[in-house]
Amino acid sequence: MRPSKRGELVQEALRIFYRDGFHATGMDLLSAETGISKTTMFKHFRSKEDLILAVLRLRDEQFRNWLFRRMEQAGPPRAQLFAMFDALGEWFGSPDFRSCMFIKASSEYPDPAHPIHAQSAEHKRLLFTQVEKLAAQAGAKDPAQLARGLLLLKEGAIVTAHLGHEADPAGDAKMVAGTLMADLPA
Amino acid sequence: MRPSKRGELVQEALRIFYRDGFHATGMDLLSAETGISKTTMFKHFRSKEDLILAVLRLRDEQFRNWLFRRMEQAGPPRAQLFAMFDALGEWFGSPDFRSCMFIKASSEYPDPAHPIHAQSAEHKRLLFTQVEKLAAQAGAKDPAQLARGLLLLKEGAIVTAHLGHEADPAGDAKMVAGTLMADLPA
DNA sequence: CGTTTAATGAACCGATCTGTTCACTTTGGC
DNA sequence: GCCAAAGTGAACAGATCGGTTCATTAAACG
Repeated sequence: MRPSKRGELVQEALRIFYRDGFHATGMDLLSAETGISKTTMFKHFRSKEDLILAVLRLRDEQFRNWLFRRMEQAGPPRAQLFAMFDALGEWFGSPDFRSCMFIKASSEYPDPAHPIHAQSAEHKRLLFTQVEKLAAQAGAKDPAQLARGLLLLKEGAIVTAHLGHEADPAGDAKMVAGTLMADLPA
Repeated sequence: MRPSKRGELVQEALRIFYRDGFHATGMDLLSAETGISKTTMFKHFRSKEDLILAVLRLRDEQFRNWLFRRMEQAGPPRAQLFAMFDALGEWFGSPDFRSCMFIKASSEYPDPAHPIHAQSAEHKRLLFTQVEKLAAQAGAKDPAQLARGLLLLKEGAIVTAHLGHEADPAGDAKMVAGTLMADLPA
C-alpha cells in the first residue's frame, strides 16, 4: 500500500485541472472530488504548485507516448508525419477535448520564468526533438525547419479546435502539411 | 466628466489581465494598481465577468484594427496576406508579448458555453471573415480554405512564440504560407 | 504480536476572493 | 451658487483560498 494514493491523486488532478483550469480548481474541491483527504494530498506534495508540476510530468509522458505510438503505426517516416494530424483529429473529436494542457498552463502562468511555464516549454521542446528526428529520417533537406513548420500547424490546429468554428482543423493542417512535404522522397 | 473612469479602467484592466491572467488578478489589486476605487469599478460593471467581457471587446477592436491597418500598408491582397506574418513578428518581439488574449481567455474559461469563451471565439470568427475576404481578392481558388490555413499558421506562431524555444516563429509561419500561396496569381 | 507507515476527518489559520454599504468629496453644467 | 452625477475610502460580508494541526484508524511487515 506504499505510494498508492499519490498516483491516483496525480491522475485525477490531471483530469480536473484539464477540465476546469488550474486557478479555478481549489485543493478542497480536489479533495472532495477525488475522495483523497487534504492531509494526504499535502503529505505527498508540499504545495499546489508541486502537484501541478507532477501533473504536467504525467501529461507530458502520456501525451508523447500516445502520439508517437499512434504515428509509428503509419509505417515509414513520411507517413508517420502525416499521421500526426490524423491522431490530432481523433483527439479533437473526443467529447472532453479542451485544448492542450501545456498551452493552458502557459496561459495561466504567463511569466516564462515561472516553473510551471518552463516545464510546459520543455514539453514542446521534447516534441520538437522527436519530430525533427522523423523529418530527418523522411529525407528532409532541413529537418529542423520542416519540424518547426509541422509543429506550428499542430499548435494552430489545437487552438483552433478548441476556440474556433472550423469543422476540421486537423484536416486543414494536414493539407498544409502536404504542401510542406511535397518535395520529400517517397 | 461622464464616462471617464470607465474607459480608463477597461484599458488598464486589459494590460493587467494580459500580463497576469484573469483568475490570478483580483479586483482589489486592480483597484490598487489603477488607482480607481472599487466602488467605482462595481458601479460601472456589476461583476468581474462583465469587466472581462468589456476588456475582450476592447482587445478585439484594438487587435484587428492594428493588424489589418498594418497589412493594408503592404499593398495588393497577396502582399497583405504575407504582411500578416511580418506584423506578428514585430508583436512577438515586443518585450511584454504574452501570447494571444483570447487563447488565454479560452484557457482560463475552457467551457465553450461560458460567455467569456464564446466571446473569444467570436474574435477568431471575425478574423477569419476578414482574411477570407483578402484571400478572395488575392485570387485564391478556395478563399475559405486558404484563410483557414493561414490562420492555423498564425495561431501556431503565437503559441510557439510564447511557449516555444524557436527563434522566429513568425518567419517560419511566413515560409509555410509561401508554399500555400505559391500558385496564387501575382 | 508490535511497530511503522499511510491515510483519515475535521477543525483551524490568515489571507484573499467577489461584491456591498455608507458617509463623504469632487466635479461639471445650468 | 446649486444640484446632480461621479468618484472616493474604508469597513464589512460570506465564501473560498492554500496550507497546517492533531487525534484517530487501518494496514503492511518484521
